[in-house]
This record gives sequence, structure tokens and C-alpha cells, in this order.
Amino acid sequence: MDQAPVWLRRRSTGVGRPAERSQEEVTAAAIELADLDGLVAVSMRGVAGRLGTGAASLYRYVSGRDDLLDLMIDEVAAGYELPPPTGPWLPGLVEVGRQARALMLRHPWLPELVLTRPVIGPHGVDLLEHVLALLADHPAAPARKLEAFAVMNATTAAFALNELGAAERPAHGAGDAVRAARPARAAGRPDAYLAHAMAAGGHPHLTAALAGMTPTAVNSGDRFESVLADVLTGLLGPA
Amino acid sequence: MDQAPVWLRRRSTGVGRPAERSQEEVTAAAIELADLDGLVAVSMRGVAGRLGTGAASLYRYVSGRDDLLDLMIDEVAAGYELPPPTGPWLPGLVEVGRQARALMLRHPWLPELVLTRPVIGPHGVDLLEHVLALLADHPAAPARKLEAFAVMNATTAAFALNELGAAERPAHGAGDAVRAARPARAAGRPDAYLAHAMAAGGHPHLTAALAGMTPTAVNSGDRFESVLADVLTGLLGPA
DNA sequence: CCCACTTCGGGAACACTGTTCGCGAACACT
DNA sequence: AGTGTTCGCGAACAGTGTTCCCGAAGTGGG
Repeated sequence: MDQAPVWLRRRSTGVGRPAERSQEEVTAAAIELADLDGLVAVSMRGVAGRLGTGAASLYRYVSGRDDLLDLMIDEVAAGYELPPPTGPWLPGLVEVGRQARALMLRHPWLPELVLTRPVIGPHGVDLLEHVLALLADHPAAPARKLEAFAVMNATTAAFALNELGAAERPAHGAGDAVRAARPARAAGRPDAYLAHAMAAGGHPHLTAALAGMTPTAVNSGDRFESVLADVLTGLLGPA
Repeated sequence: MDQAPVWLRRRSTGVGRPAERSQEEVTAAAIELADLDGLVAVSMRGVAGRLGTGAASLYRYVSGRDDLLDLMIDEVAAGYELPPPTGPWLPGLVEVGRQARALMLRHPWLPELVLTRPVIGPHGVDLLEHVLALLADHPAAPARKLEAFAVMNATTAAFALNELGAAERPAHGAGDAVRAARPARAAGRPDAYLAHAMAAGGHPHLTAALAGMTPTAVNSGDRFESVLADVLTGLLGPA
């Protein structure tokens, strides 16, 4: 018998010794820690230390580290500012994606978490409801809409992850906070081998493609919105 | 100063005591272990035990657990059977996606890994080369093609992850191997809270959508190929 | 007022984890 | 036989998530 989801577990009755902290406080502390030093810093002892308590006490509010991570996801999802779902669906969905990307850049640990654990808490449900409201007049079958929601989330998270990874490469400067937040990986990872493969030859199209890349620092926010719009149009037809 | 990528590190010279194992053997053992009991089972001691050696010996072949995970990804990517890139690009790309999904269902730990670490080893480079070859005559800018490659990977992995998660839910039967391979998460996760949110009301579009879902067990392979084709068409224009 | 009863806090312990050190063994070459 | 270099790996270290269990801190009943 496994546990009920985190979000509908017993909340404190009036009886017994009153709790000195709350699940929200624990979640908030975990998020601060993750923003500061990355997901690896979110250890039970670490979070407890930041709250000035013992590690074992956390298990009064959270049934384990996994639960805490789920709570972190949904807590950040509270940051969406969802306007009333009016107007055509495409701009509405792109706006959702824009906000999602912003949240992920603000919390560099989020993409990895969202991609890995397909959980929906209260705020996630609100978000899904909003997306479905935007698509209310769309003729596609409900299953197609859910697929679109899933693909949209995956695309956004993957895009943000790449952006964050790219920010690690410059030697110093703006990427420092991000580098601190994702300390596990060495710098310059993804293409480290790419360069060697090109030099070794045998991959003509690859060399051609990389040579033809304009190193102009395009606004990656614009790129993202363009990609997302294209993907959604492909899935749900032209607006 | 961080390390050079795993794939171009010093291989054994003829001098000194000969190695009793190889990087390939270590990688293979790790993959077997992951196929059997999930990623959590891939611990240094675990892998070493399966090879009948001590844990510390592995560090002669691999510079750490992270390297090992990277090697696992690329080793599985050796399983692609890439036909000569002829014909229109859309079917070619969908075929690549088809194979990717098959590999991920055969190795349930792969999606999570691919989504989380954007690494490209030798076989990953070959795959990218193949995709670019398929798109050689396509007029899009190289950067757009790389974006399409990335989105394609993310979509495929996310789709496979959802499929694997869904396979956990039935009480018994075919999902057992998968359940063993991803033991960390409780069963029936993603929608566990969804049901409650619906019952509580306040999410009309959600309830409507879930009610309108046909529970027909559609061939999810077909669904995947359809989604992928739509996404790619959206990104790269109609074939 | 005191005594159940229930809940919370958290030190200590357990079973692990990844990783490093250092030493002895095993080979090739001179 | 000696030297240089590599490999194998037991032991140790610092850290992890989680459970036990006991004392503290409250509330409600007699």
C-alpha cells in the first residue's frame, strides 16, 4: 500500500503538541537552498539546518525527500499569472510557455525536476485547467489536447535546460549563479566531444552545419517562442 | 580545470600491469544492472560486484559515476540501425524517432538520463550526422535543424517516460519488469491528485476533458509517431 | 488540578552512497 | 635482476535518506 499524494495528507488537528513549522516553510527553505546551490544542496540535513531544526523533524511535514521535491515543483507553479483565458489559443499558449521559461530561468533546478517527475499538484492542475480553457473551442479530441500540454511542457523544460547549460560555458560573469546552482557538471560539456568528432572527419553534414551557424547572440527568448509556436501549430493546426 | 570528455581519454598503453577489464565491460555491466533494477541499482559497488571486483577498481576505467552514466547513454545509442539517408526527410526522421522510442522502452532508465544530461558521445554524433544528412536538402538554417533535433529528442524521451509511467499502474502483469526498473516512485502517481481535484470541482474544462477521453487502449506507438510527425512538420514545414 | 492522550522535536543509529589514499602485485623493458 | 609504470582494491572518509525512540509540549476529560 503506497501513500496518498502529498497534497491531501492529514493537516494538523488541534490536539497534541503544536507544530513549530509548516509544510510551506519547509518547502520554501528547500527552494531557497536549491536556488542558491542547486538541487544537490537540498538534503534533509541541509534544509533542516536552514530552518534551525533537526533533520528528523522534517519527516513530520514531508514523508521523504521525494515528496519535498514534488512540493517544490508545485510551489513554483504558483508563480504563474494566468490571465482570463480569452482570445485565440495560440498566443495564450505561447504566453504560458513564456512564463514557464521565465520561472525555469529563475529556478535553474526546475527543468530537470519537471522533466523527470511527471507530477501534478494543485497549481499544476490550475495550469492544466487554464490551458484546456484556452483550447475549449478547439475541435481536437481531449486526448490530443493533453498530448499538446505534455509536449509543450517537455519542450519548454528541455529548451530552458539547454539555455542554462549554455550559460555555464563563458569563463566568468553572468553565468556564475547558474554555475553555482548546477555544480555537478563540468563546463563546456555537450559539445566537448563534438569538436573532436568534427576534427576527426567523417561527419560532413555536421561540419557544414556547425560552420554555417551564425554566432550572432540571438535573443534566445525570441527563439524559444518561435519554436514553441511552431510545435503547437504542428500539433493543433494553424490558429 | 575540468576533465576532457570520457570518450577521448587515454587508452591503455602496452606498459605496466595489464588491465583485467575494459571500459566497455564496465559500461555493459552497468547497463545490465540498470535494465534489471533501475538506475538506483547502478552504484559503484553494485557494478563492481557484478564484475567480481572491488569498487575502487572501477575508477581505473571511469572517472566517476557521472562518466559511467554518460557512457551508458552513448552505448545504447549504438543500437540505432541507420539506413542510408535517402528519400524525403519526414519519414526518415520519424523512423529515427521510432527506433529511439524502442530503445527507451527496452531500457526504461534511458529517457530520464537523456532528458537530464545533454551529452553527445560518438554514437550520438553519428545519429546527429544522420539526421542532418536527411535534412541536407532542406532549406532551413542549420540552427533550425539543430533545434529540431533537440525538440525531437526531448519529445521522444518525454513520451517514453509517460508510457513507462503508465505501465506502472496496472496491478500486475506486464508492467512488472518496468516497475522493478523504476522502483522509486509510487504507483499511480501523476493522476493521483487529479482525481481529487476533479471531485472537488472548480475545474470544469478538466472534468470535461477527462470525461471525453476514450479509454480505448490505442496503440501508443501509432500515437507517438503521429505526434512526432506533427511536431516536426510544425518546425520544419510540410514535407 | 491532574492525568491520560496525542502530537511534535530531534539525537542517535543504520545502511548506504561516491570517492580518495596508498600499498602490493603484475607486467614490459633494459 | 632491477626499474618504471600500471592495475587491483581493502580501508577509510564524509556524506546521504530514513527509522527508532524518548522526552517535551500541548489539549481535553475527570
